[in-house]
Amino acid sequence: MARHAQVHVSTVSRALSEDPVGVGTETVRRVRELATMLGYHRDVGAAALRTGNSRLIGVLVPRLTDLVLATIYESIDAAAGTAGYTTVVSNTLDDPLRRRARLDALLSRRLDGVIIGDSHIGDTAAFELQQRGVPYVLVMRKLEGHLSVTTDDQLGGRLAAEHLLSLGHRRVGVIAGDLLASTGLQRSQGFRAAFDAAGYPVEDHYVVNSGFGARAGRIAGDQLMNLSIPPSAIFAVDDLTAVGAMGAIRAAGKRLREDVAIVGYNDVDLAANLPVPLTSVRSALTEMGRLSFEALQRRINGEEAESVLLKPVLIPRATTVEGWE
Amino acid sequence: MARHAQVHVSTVSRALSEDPVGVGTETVRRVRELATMLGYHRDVGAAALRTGNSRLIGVLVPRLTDLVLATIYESIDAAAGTAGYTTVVSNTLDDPLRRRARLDALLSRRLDGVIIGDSHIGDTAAFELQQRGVPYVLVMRKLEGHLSVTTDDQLGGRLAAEHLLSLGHRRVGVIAGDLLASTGLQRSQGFRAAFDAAGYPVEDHYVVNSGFGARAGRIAGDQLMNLSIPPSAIFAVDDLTAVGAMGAIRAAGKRLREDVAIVGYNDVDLAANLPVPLTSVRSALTEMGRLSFEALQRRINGEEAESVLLKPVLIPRATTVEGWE
DNA sequence: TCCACGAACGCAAACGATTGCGTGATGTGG
DNA sequence: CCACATCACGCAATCGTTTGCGTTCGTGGA
Repeated sequence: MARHAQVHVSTVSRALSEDPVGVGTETVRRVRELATMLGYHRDVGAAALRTGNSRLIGVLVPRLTDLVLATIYESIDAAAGTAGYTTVVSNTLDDPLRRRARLDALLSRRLDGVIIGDSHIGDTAAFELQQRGVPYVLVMRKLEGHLSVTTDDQLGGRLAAEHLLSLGHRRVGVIAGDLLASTGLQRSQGFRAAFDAAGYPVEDHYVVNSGFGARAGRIAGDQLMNLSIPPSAIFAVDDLTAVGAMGAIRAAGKRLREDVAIVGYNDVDLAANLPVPLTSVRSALTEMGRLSFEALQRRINGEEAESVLLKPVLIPRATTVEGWE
Repeated sequence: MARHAQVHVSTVSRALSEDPVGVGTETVRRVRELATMLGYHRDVGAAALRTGNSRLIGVLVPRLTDLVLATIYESIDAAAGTAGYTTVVSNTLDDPLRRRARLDALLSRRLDGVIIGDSHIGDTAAFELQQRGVPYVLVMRKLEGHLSVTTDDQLGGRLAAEHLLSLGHRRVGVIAGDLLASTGLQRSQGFRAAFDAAGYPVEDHYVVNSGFGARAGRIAGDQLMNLSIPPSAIFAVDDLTAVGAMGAIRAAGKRLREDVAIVGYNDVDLAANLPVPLTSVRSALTEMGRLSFEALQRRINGEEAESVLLKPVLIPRATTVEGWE
């Protein structure tokens, strides 16, 4: 490349940099033209070696086939892309061993920062990054003492509870997801606290812990429907889980809403387009992704960043409200 | 690191390589122990600079929030991970400009190969990689003259058609997805060909082209339901699109299966766990992902690789078959 | 006793970029 | 006409590895 342009490689480097200082305008033009002609790209990896920053950030998620995390990752990637960063994503399957292995693999690429979307209670990934001095941000799930961008899951649970209470439901079930994820825990805590406060505490056997996803929801829903007195409404801490539970309600011969109402969480695109549109608590997923990247970027640049707690909103639809269209 | 171990850096390099030749067994042990103690990782990027292969592969997908592509990507990443490769994924949103930009960004990381999951008719990405000498494989969507791992979409369409024909359906609708994607095109072609052969050709206005996803399915479904004589069955080339169409059927006051049957495609996890389980044509998504990586790996190693065409299977469920459980 | 041989390890170049510093050319003011 | 500032560019070190080759040393056989 330097040979073709008849100049020194340092000149090429300067000419191709976004602020070409110390190179004649004519030379800059000539070099850049030649670069596009030859289809030449600067090797980001080699530059990373020299400058010390790879412009690469890692993202840890439980799994990408979970629509919620995929949505967040998409917005992280979009924000990162426009800022000139490349993202590398890793499925950890919420498995500590896998997480360690994947994090090691990532770290050996010298990334500039990490966004953790699969934080678990008792998980050490965040501490390890802190200790190694790698900038990081938690997203979706929070952990005490670490920078995070999340929605207020307690409030979200309370919104769902108040909605069901206002519709007259007194005996309700909760599908709480994974207890080790702060999301499931806090959503169900917020929900139960509101029912407690209203004087209708949710009994423990009306709360079932499952994983996330449709299949888990179906199983948990079956369990609730098989209680001697089934609940008149169900709060599922995840939309896909709610869809599975809808199947359980139907399989039990009950009618949706009329016999058993149901509220989901996250308001994924699918919720509004279901045959029976699903009432859901909307958490600003794409906004969370964007904000988490911005927070990480500030950390990378050595600036201060504060945790963000977004406000969820309940979107009522046909699974709880009559005549909704 | 070399200083700590009191040996030369070349010795460290050799000791840490998976086949340590030319280094004493005792030295190897000592160096490796020290490495774990110090939390030292070899810099993959620097090694890439020296050896010329980055152990990095790129994956192009339309979008990760599409469950189908997320599933494929997950299995690609799993296969790549065990082979010591890291994957970088890019959402192209089926937009040519974005695709170009993302591909350029990827290429400047000097990746060892690319898996293209968003190939479009008339798309130049594959040709460009071919010309630049970057190993690549198409997955999910095929393109004439390029190495690909796909399922037989024509056959899949035919399976859906034969299923509906055997149930007595004669006037059917098709939701064909994106016409520029080979999947949507070939599935609907296979479907229509089978109805043609049976003597019940599908009229053009019973075929609607939409995008993919639930929202697009809802809109397309509404369109079919508003025909003067609505179809007695619908074939949607994608499960999520089918879910949207189920909403349209319900909104039109019709009953699922009894008034309008529906068949989806891909058999994603959700299909079996829907309130009304969805009949779907199963394409081996995870297998496709794995095989595409293996094909790419062969190409990277300079071996020969042949295109793979997997066989789909129809899974009958409640949206077409009475009394299914 | 001497030489050949192999094992273990050090030396240095190379990968492709970035960047502080030095140098030559050009222009300008006194 | 000279001194000096300015601009454009080359030089060389550097990042962390890998790898061919050379060197040292110990051992065994003739």
